[in-house]
Amino acid sequence: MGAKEIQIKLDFRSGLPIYVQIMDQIRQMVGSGELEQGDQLPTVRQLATDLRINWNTVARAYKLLDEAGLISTQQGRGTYIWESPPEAATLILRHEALEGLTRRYLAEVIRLGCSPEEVTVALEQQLDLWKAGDPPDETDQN
Amino acid sequence: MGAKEIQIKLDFRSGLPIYVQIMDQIRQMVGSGELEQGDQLPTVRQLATDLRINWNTVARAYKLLDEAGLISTQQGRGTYIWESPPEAATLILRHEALEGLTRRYLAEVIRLGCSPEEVTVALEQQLDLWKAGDPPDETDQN
DNA sequence: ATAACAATAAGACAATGAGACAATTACACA
DNA sequence: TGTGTAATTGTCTCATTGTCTTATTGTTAT
Repeated sequence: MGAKEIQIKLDFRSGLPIYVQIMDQIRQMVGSGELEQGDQLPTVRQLATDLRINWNTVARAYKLLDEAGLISTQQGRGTYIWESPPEAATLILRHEALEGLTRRYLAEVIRLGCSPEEVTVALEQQLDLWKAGDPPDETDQN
Repeated sequence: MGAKEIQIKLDFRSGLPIYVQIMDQIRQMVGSGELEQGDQLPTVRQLATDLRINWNTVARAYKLLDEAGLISTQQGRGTYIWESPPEAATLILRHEALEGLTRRYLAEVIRLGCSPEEVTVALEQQLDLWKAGDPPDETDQN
């Protein structure tokens, strides 16, 4: 019914487990406000067919997020974003989302064959631009 | 399931390592069009019993072909012929790709509302893991 | 001989898939 | 209003599949 349509992108070659990729991206959506408390997530079967994976893999991601307190999975009812206790929890959540993004970024970069030093240089370059007040390009070139 | 039945002939007296023979013949099948992108290869255990060898030897061949970009091995899912972008991957300079990934990473991070300092910390944390030899994997879901 | 190295094997392990199952909801019908 | 049946949804258990670490075997250089 009112399940929010969310967009999750999987990278089967990143080396990151699928369920971790799902967890990371849901955390990110909550952290950025794209998902709010009370929003219903797609059912495990729906999201699974969308992503062409087994729904048990989605179920695992949901279950772990549930145990982490981010969402509420209810057998027979569905899965919902859990009410977010203010401040402290959102800080933690944002931090987790940042970790997830970083993890994915590094996985992609490693696959590219870059060295840690190259990554450090590339990032500091653009970080400097950012600090100087020039926000990075927002265009998603996937 | 839909694993393509492929025919591989081993010559145990040729002096060529088994895993090299497997790699060569799969490469050849892809080159001749006998195997196309998306085709599922037999599992390491299936092909191994067919050839009467240890499945770790097949796994080795698959892993090397994966790193070479020819196939995609996915734990728990199987092994598939990977789309080979003959030009895209090689023409794009790694440096440009790195910059693009970094730009996208920072854009998403900004959407989360993180500060440059947070990003630096998060990245260096996982970079240290990387340098220490650990692949950037996650075991923190408590 | 023996040390060093590559190829292969063995086994534990993690990620994913498949199917039966239980809780909840929706709805027809009395 | 109540009830029974089917559909929906998450849970549980186990098999499948690739990964990793370590041991064994065979070859080669010293």
